[in-house]
Amino acid sequence: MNTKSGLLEPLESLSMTDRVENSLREFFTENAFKPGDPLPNEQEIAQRLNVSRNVVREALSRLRMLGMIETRPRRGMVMAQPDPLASIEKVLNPLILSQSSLNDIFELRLILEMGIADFLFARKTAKALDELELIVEKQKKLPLLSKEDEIEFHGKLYDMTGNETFQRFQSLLFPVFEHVFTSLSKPGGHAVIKDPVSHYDLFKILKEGTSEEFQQAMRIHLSVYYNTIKA
Amino acid sequence: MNTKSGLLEPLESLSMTDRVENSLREFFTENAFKPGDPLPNEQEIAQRLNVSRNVVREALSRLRMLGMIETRPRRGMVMAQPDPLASIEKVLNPLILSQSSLNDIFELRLILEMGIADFLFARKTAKALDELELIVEKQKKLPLLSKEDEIEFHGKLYDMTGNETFQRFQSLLFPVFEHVFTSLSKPGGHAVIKDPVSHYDLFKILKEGTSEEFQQAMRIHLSVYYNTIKA
DNA sequence: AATATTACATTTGTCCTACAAATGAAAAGA
DNA sequence: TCTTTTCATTTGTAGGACAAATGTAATATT
Repeated sequence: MNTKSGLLEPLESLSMTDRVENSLREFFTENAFKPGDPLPNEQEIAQRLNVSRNVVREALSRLRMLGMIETRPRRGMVMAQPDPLASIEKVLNPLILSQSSLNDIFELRLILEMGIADFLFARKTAKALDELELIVEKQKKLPLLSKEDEIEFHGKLYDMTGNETFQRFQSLLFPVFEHVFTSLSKPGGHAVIKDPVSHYDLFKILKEGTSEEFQQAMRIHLSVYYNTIKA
Repeated sequence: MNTKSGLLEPLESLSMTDRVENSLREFFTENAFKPGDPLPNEQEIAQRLNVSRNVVREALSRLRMLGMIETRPRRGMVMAQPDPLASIEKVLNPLILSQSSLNDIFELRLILEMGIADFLFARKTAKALDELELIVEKQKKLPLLSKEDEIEFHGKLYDMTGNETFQRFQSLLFPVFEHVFTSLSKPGGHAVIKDPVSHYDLFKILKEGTSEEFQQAMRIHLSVYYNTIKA
């Protein structure tokens, strides 16, 4: 009877593919593989790990998806440079993410929007400000801002930071917000939100104010949406 | 001769595995699959897509790694809830990330550290402040802060935000910084950095000051390290 | 008849073989 | 020496086989 054995742990329920994946990852770091370094071929890996080529290929397929390795048609495989955001992109399906994940992601966006203030003030140009002005002037005439309007304004802001990662991050995150809003604003039709801080206000502060003022204003601007979700 | 054809695009050089992966992802979203929903079995997928089971398994192996699907030993596969950060974790090998990725990640951390200010002031408790005080009091006596000390202080801050994603984010990002610092601080041995804003200062502001003051102070605190890297 | 046991069918995990396409290298020819 | 041809290597894809596991159906037992 094992019902009273001391240790009762789930232990190694990893599949062969999982273990090969780990072995390969370990192999890469142990041997300090750098981008461009050639990898042993599939058969050799299979033989050395004493598994079938199928299992090796399933593990390699994962690493290939992450961008860690590349295979040039018949020259074999080489180490590559993964794009950290590409991997997250594949998982950002609002329908299957947990509510807590969605909340965390929303908070992450709040932080980013406020955090880019310093970058905006450090890197803003007259030309970019003119382009932003066109956007807010157009939006001032609208009675209600659509999702596209929001994307246009906030996307332009990320654009002005000059940080490519931020831009991509926001384009990745937007579908998540879109889903959250549409799913939560359904019961009451379309709740018209009276914004205490409009896009035009933000623009004026960005043009003439300070980074601190901008952060404050952005916080208020976003808190409206934040409270909407929390309610 | 195709040398003068109008369009000259790389087109679809995707492997079957890539296309099956995309098809599956599309299939899931089109049919609004939610966690727990059962999936068709491998053979059926292979037949419907007219590919071999091997290819299907390679694609499924990727989705399984991302946590999108799970397979219970004999009952088949079901939709699961992926952890957005788990996928990025696998890729955070400082040796293979490009320099620009590392820079982007560092800027991202700067923004996060400054951005959590509001959350800290909104959610700080007397108990957490006491625990933080113990940390900074201990560190005040040290002539030089180790990586572990940095982790302890900043980790506690992320802890106090109550946002699990932030906590995990920082624990993921730390190895990257560790590598960057150790690789860059080697030539001159260990550069002693005189911090204009210490952990203790940050603690005092968090306890008695305002969110704005904290952000300012954190920016100065981190800029020291930032400049170290840039130099 | 109700329960316990057994047999079966289904599905994943793993292995094996085979072969086409591609491509660099080597061999053959001019 | 340079060009052309052949060959060997390696990945991509297909298909078959079988063990293990497990829910379900069938059978046996009390």
